[in-house]
Amino acid sequence: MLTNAPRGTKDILPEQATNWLRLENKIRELCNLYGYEEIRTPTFEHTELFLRGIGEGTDVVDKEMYTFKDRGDRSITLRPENTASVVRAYLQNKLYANAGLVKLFYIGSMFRYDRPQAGRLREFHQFGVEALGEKNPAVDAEIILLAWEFLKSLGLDDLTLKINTVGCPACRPIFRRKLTEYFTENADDLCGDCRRRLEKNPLRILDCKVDADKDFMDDAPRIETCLCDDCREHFNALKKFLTAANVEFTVDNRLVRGLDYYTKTAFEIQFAPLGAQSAVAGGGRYDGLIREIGGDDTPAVGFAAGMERILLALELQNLLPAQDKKITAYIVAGGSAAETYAFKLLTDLRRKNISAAMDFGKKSMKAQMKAAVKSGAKFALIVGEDEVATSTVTVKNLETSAQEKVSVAEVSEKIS
RNA sequence: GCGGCUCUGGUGAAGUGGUUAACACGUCGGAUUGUGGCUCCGAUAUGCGUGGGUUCGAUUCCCACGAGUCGCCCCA
Repeated sequence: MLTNAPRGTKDILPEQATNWLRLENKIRELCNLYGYEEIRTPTFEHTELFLRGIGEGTDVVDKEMYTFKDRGDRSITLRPENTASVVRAYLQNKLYANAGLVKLFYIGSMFRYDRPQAGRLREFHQFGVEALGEKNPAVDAEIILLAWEFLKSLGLDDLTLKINTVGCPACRPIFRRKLTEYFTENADDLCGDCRRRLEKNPLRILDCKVDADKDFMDDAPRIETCLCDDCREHFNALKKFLTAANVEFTVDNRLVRGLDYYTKTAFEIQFAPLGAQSAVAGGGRYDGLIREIGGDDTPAVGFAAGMERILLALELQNLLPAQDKKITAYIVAGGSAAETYAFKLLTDLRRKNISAAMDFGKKSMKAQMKAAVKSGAKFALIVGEDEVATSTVTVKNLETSAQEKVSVAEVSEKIS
């Protein structure tokens, strides 16, 4: 217990950490390329923000939030996602004041109390992108492109991009009503979950795997028939942009996002080999959220991508490079008489920006030589009584086995 | 939150109701004189996820809990 991390959390060990760093660097590089700037928001927020932002009735809010009272009796929640926080920060810091379109990205850990399985953790990491202040569908396309090109650039294949439109406050209610009517007629044939969804979220029924093959599904109302002109045009324009950018996508009118704030565009990128948790990135437009949180009516689009899942996918495809932790020099000290001498050498090398290491365990020289090899060092710098007496160092090239004795002053040149 | 499966050392694992829990890798040490990669020798779980129970006796049987994993749900 004491030596176990809490359920659904993971240590990122040095070996993995370099992969994370590489991934994070690529994210920053790419976001830069697209003109997005990094924002870092608090790990926790007032619970109210998520209640309003994500919406009560959603799974995330109803059963997955880490919520607690702080010592001042405030209700605090560990962020289950970052969009609401970004919007909050946008409003609080009046980021809308300077530019029409505010383009932000973030990297950070999120928390959801869910049952862990491969690709699903209670603390997990997302990076995401948000573009606030523009309703042009070109921005939707830019966001989707960013996500798509990013995953592609990592070397991932077998990716599928699904897009859909979920309407807006003007037309979604109509669609919703039609769905409710239609499925109520077929309620007897629905699975238990869907009968419950009938009231809460009839859109989700479309996405049900249990009922997917039932006959009445084919004739279920379709969102296309209900869209208002604005939404229809928006969706058509988006498709046009994506086609122009030469991105393959499929329209999946069963794609529904789980969070309340989405309007119009919804999309998801899947990497099938991951199994059950195959969604690697997902997002869409949320034109109503900013107003919901207390700002002016402001259109916005964004997405979030799961970093563990990306790393998992990369691992599955053997796209994670082997570790190379090479250092230049490993100092081998013969006897305690040489230790101080060796330590000084170690420090001097580092001050000259040469990576160096030595064994502090006072082992035999043989053992130290083994350690030198294991460290991946190119040179072993051997110092014993002779070297101390003559102010020299024996430099041994571990690849060629050639060795020579040089004065301390020359060591750094010899090995750089 | 629901269901299935799993849980032996640093790792991969074998194994049994009852004397020292295989084997391999790894790690550490050694093979005379200050030096590696090969070879050889030796060491390395008083312990079999945790806690109960059954039993003369359990790592092996039962139960609970925990963690992992797969699927559902949901999502990144």
